[in-house]
Amino acid sequence: MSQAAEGRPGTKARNRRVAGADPEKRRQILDGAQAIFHAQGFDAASMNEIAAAAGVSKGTLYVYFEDKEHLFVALIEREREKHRQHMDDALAEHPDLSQALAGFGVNLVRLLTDPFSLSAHRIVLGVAERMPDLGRAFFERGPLLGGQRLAAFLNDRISAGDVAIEDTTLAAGQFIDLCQSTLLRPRLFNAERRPPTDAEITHVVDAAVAMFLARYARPVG
Amino acid sequence: MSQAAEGRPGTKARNRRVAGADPEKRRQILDGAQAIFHAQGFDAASMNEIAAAAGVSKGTLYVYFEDKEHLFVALIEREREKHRQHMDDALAEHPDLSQALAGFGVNLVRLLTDPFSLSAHRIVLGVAERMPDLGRAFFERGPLLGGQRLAAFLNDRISAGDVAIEDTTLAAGQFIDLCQSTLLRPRLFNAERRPPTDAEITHVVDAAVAMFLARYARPVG
Amino acid sequence: MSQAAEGRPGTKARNRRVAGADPEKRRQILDGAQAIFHAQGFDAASMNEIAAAAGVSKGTLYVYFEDKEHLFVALIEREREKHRQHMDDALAEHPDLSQALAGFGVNLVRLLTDPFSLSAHRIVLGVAERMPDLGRAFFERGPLLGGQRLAAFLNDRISAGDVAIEDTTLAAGQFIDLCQSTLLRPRLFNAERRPPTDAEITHVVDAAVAMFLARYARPVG
Amino acid sequence: MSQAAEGRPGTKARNRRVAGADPEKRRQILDGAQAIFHAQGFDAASMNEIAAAAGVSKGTLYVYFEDKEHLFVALIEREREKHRQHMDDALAEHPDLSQALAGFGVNLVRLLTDPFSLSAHRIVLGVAERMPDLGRAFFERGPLLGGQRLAAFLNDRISAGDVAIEDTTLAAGQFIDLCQSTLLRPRLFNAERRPPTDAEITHVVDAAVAMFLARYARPVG
DNA sequence: GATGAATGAGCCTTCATTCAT
DNA sequence: CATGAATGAAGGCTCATTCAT
Repeated sequence: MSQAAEGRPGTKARNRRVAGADPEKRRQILDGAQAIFHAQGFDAASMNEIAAAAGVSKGTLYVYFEDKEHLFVALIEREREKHRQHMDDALAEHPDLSQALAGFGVNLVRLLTDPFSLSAHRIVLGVAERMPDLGRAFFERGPLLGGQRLAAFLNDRISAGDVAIEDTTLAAGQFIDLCQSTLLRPRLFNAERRPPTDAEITHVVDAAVAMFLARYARPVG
Repeated sequence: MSQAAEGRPGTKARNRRVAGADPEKRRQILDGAQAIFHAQGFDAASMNEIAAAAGVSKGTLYVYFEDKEHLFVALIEREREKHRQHMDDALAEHPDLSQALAGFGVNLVRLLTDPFSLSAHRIVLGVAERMPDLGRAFFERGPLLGGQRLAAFLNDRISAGDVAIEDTTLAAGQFIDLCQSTLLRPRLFNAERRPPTDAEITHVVDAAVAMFLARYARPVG
Repeated sequence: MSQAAEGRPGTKARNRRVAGADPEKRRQILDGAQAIFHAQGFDAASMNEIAAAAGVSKGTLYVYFEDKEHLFVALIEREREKHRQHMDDALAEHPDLSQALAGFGVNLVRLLTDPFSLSAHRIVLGVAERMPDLGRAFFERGPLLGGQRLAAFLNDRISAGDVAIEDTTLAAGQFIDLCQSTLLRPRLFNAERRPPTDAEITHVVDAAVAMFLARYARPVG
Repeated sequence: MSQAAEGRPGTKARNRRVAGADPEKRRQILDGAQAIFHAQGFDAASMNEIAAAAGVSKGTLYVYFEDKEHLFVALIEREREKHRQHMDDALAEHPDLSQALAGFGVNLVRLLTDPFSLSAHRIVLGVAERMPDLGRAFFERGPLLGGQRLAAFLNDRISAGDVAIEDTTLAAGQFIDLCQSTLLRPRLFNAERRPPTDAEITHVVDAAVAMFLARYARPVG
């Protein structure tokens, strides 16, 4: 019987029971945690609220996650995962350098100014003093990784003769920061709640590309 | 009324006192609050610890500050005040454009990567969701103001014919972000605890100036 | 009723089963419960741990035992049963009075200072306030019964003219307590973890016999 | 004003305030703790109930005692203190050996069969597995100490030529245990709730003295 | 019958805030 | 005004017990 069920597509996938292994319920809990953590921050969020938001009992939270901190870390990991998938291949699309950079920049800004992303940043930064490992992990697998990818892309373009850059790590960081200028900071501080319009994003990213190329583009001819 | 009281004989000598008006004790409390808030973050800091660190009683805290949040806001304001004084005149010192920018940049990076500053940033960002007013105030009187000053400086230089810039607000933001590239973010996330060396700062700021001028410097002609 | 069910065809083969009737599994559960209760005490022992130690699921525990308390009582009963079997015939072995008493005493002390026995005592005493029935049952079927047997034995010896005792119940109690002097109490309080050596036991029991006979032995002649 | 109050006898003694130092409130809390711990045992007693029984808030409990365990230990210490005072000088009163022993025995039995004492014994034994230090402390400062005092007394009487004893430690233990025979155990197990009558106590203690002297008294001659 | 995920009451403890002294 | 003992709501977490599978 269970053999038949196993193979059937569309069947609810909870054949084998393992402690805290129902992925559906796990997702449900993370959804509730997301709602509460993002609205309240780490400390102000209570496990009670999270359980209510997730539609499970408090005890169930502890079946799926060791404690509040582990739940929070799992949530952050899930959100980063989404981001990574979103950013992949942003650079490879356009053969033209300025278009590739612009595409990358627009993608990046959209990502970073997304309310969830902003909120996650705020929370991680808020606990970074007490939970340095989380801060480091978030940084290394997020911003640092993004910078490394862009740096690798720039190295390719150096080889291709498109640009002349000595410190590609710095150059990548520069471009990334330029793309966010005037857009990210006010939102991170919650001084501006409205996401940037496409026009605003384009304006800033175009300016970033222009500046970047003014400095690093190899003179043609 | 308080004037009348003043003259009355037999009154205790310290009659003109207003609630929480002893500036020395106020400073003392803020010093204690700084130590605890920076070490623990907003939520994890307890009023008990702060009172102990300040060497006053818990009750006294509430004479000088309405509640924990107001105490925290007052602390942040005091720290911002220090920063402002530090940044003033950084731009006016050098008549030479690139030197003025470099001086501003170095000052800025030193300021932002100072452990206290990093810690204040983290805490404010951590509570920005729940305390948007604090986030906004911190942004407006800090980063935004800094940008506006640099923008004003750039406008002067436009008039002087040194640079050609259309959007000075954006340009100021760009320069500020370029100065921090690769230096601020790892420290904000606590992935790097060591403050940047002078050489590192110079390297990044020089690159920022170079890029900025490559884009905006008016060709001497 | 269960007879009718028995004959019905198509019924699952294991129909005569009554709730919690598999004696093997029952033993298995009690073994696990023994390990956990003795190591942790009644309150600190968790049904989870017991289920794990027994190698059954938590639900199964409740098939065999109504609740935690009933499980504990069943465990205590089982352990008492072992003791009873051990003590039986200890008195009948030796025709000589002092040898019979000494044999009984040594047996008794060995039994009472056994780690399991000590632990069971502690737990039962610890819950005796809340569970008076358990305390009473443990006492009546344990220490009281032992005393009664010894008293009966003494009555026989009175008839035989070996001893002269007015209050045999008291005399039996006295002998039992003398045998434990300085040996049981420190172990019950966990102030001494090492079981008494044979020499220690013999020393105390011999002293008990000597004292007992000094008081009650009929002068020969 | 406070000067006057200070000197006056009968004034409530709370002049200086120290954290958790109001002895009146401390006593009040211990009284509440006694009521609840003795009725429920250590684990089943809740800090909530204790606070209610003591007529203070839950928080106040933690001003006076670090945690549940420390509160419990303090309670046990207080009760032991009462006992010690009660037992002191019990031996010194009578110059006659058998009267001294009988007085000691009666005192001892009254003490040990007091409901509070029984309850304290039960609780300490109940947690002795998990809190061996408490068990050891209770034993050493209680039963062990009592035995040592009696042993010292017996040594005096050996010197005086009243008794001939080789192992006074054992002899002291024997006498103590004889005094409790048939009286303590049923009450410890809660199988008998009625305290022993004076007649019962005298009966058992007299029998203990008789047995003790039959064994150890030096033949007059 | 056996399983173990789910429940939710309840536990110990903390802490911002108040208020009698 | 300064003090710090007292408050009590709320927090994170555990665990005996139930019940759908």
